Amino acid sequence: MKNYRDLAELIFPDVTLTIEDLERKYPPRDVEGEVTRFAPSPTGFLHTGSLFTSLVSRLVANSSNGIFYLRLEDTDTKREVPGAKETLVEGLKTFLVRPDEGFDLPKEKGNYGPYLQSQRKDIYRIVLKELVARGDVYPCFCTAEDLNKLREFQERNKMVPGYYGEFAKCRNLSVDEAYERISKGENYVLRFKSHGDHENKIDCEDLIRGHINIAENDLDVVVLKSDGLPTYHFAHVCDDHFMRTSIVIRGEEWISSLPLHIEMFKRLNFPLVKYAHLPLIMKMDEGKKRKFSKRKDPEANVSYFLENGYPPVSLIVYLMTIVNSNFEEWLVGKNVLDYPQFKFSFDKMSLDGALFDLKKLDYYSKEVIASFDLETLFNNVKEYAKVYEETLYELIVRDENYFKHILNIERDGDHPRKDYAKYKDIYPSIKFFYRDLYEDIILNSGISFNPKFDKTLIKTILEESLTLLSSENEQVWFAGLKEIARKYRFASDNKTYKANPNDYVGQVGDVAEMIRISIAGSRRSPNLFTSMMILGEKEVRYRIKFAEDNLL
RNA sequence: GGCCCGUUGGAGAAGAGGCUUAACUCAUAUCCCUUUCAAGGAUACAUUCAUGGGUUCGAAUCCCGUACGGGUCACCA
Repeated sequence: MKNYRDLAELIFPDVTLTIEDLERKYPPRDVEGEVTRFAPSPTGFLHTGSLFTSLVSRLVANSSNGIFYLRLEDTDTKREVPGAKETLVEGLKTFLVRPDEGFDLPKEKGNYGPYLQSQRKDIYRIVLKELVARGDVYPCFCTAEDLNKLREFQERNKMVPGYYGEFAKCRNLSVDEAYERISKGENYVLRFKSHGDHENKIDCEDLIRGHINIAENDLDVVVLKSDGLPTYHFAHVCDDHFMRTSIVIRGEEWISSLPLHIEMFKRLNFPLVKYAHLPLIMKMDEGKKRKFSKRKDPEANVSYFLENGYPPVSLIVYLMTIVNSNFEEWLVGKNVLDYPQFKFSFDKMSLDGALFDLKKLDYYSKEVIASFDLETLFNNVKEYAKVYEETLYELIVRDENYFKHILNIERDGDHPRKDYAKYKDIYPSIKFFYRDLYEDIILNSGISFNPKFDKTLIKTILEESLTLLSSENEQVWFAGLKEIARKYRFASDNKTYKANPNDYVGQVGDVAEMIRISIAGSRRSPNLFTSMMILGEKEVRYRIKFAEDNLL
């Protein structure tokens, strides 16, 4: 007659340490604040929703003077994507959600590691050995086919599907039989023997939702897969206990497995962690709300924002507006870049998933970009262009100083220009500053002068405006332009023109437009005078001539 | 389908029984400013809080039912 102890020895012959040893090795932390963590699985890019979760975790640690760490849950070898670990680590860094400890490259840091689950096998095995010896975990020999049959049967008979109670065949196997089958080399997994009753409701506490009433867990879930790696549920309990997490912050989709986790904590005699289940970020799709999808929504991948040239801070600031409902009110009158000073609180968090609002992101991103000083902006744009927009990068490196001047148009003063929500917006609006591109615009964009005005008149005015080029400032220049306007019977402002349109051929705006079209090849442009100053007198003369030759 | 969570304007939301003629932010619209554009300023935009019923002198706020939306039911996390 074999007993549980024998079974544990058979399964884990090499394991000599005990849970007590682990408790000693990973003692409770000496921190005053909360210990939070971000625990993604390396199955691809950094998801916008995950960034949201990690942001909250970071905020909670910050506001309590605690610790935020990164743990990688790489127990699903089938779904693991090469390079995903790096992407995740990099992603967190570029989006300014820096972990204090945990998985990192080239080397992890912290005393509660390893921070890669696949390297924590020994820990799981120690805990499991003890659980097997106690009879709390048992080997299950059911095949995928057995399980499918079971499920079909349960569905056919309208029963709750799953491996539980009378359906948990292997839970009642005698130790001798289990011992023998394992000895023979049969495949098996380890299941947790639940003591729960589905009819019983338990009260779960959630930091955001308060009390949640759910049925007790009665499923004998798999804790160790046949490949020797733990499932999420078991790894979560072990890791968050021995890594001494104080608040588990994760997506709402985990609420339904809360009773399971609570049962495991209890049976292991680990003090229960606090939980905060975050609402999911949603997306409107054909009139319906749905969870952000990797496949359908490009913006579900944070790289979307990088590729389009949103400064990472912009996304963070936008996510902050979802994080706490009072954030925006708090921000009024402050600079967006002061966002880290905001005090996070769980009870200011909404309970249902927010729709991702690109327009609002754009709004905040304009604010962010306008708040950067020129040097920062320039470096960011250059870095962005280098990776994502070759054509722009080429322009920048032609003459960095020249590009800086362009970038800096109307950024000073009380009302800085806010025309860029993302760096991708820059190229189309500034390319005319470059001669080759300018010529291409004039020749091929289909731009033309207002046909309302006589060609010789346009030419005369253009020529005459050249005399203004030496104006010392915009006021002088514009006064001069008004002079010219008046001379050719244009009203000096729109109001006078509108009052008596028949007395004039047009108004100054029309005159300015002639120049604007000539030098920018467009009816819209940044400040005309500044643009001309940047281009330089020689270039302006060249362009006026070029426009005359090609557009008149 | 079972179970859980949720439901205040186009969007994020404030609101915890009378202070709400429902705050604030984005979007949208109109106007003002203006040499174009961007920005800025002003105004408008929920007679009503998914819905039906209760409790109460009084409810967006408390209770119950219904509808709708989301999540979850794996050897995936």
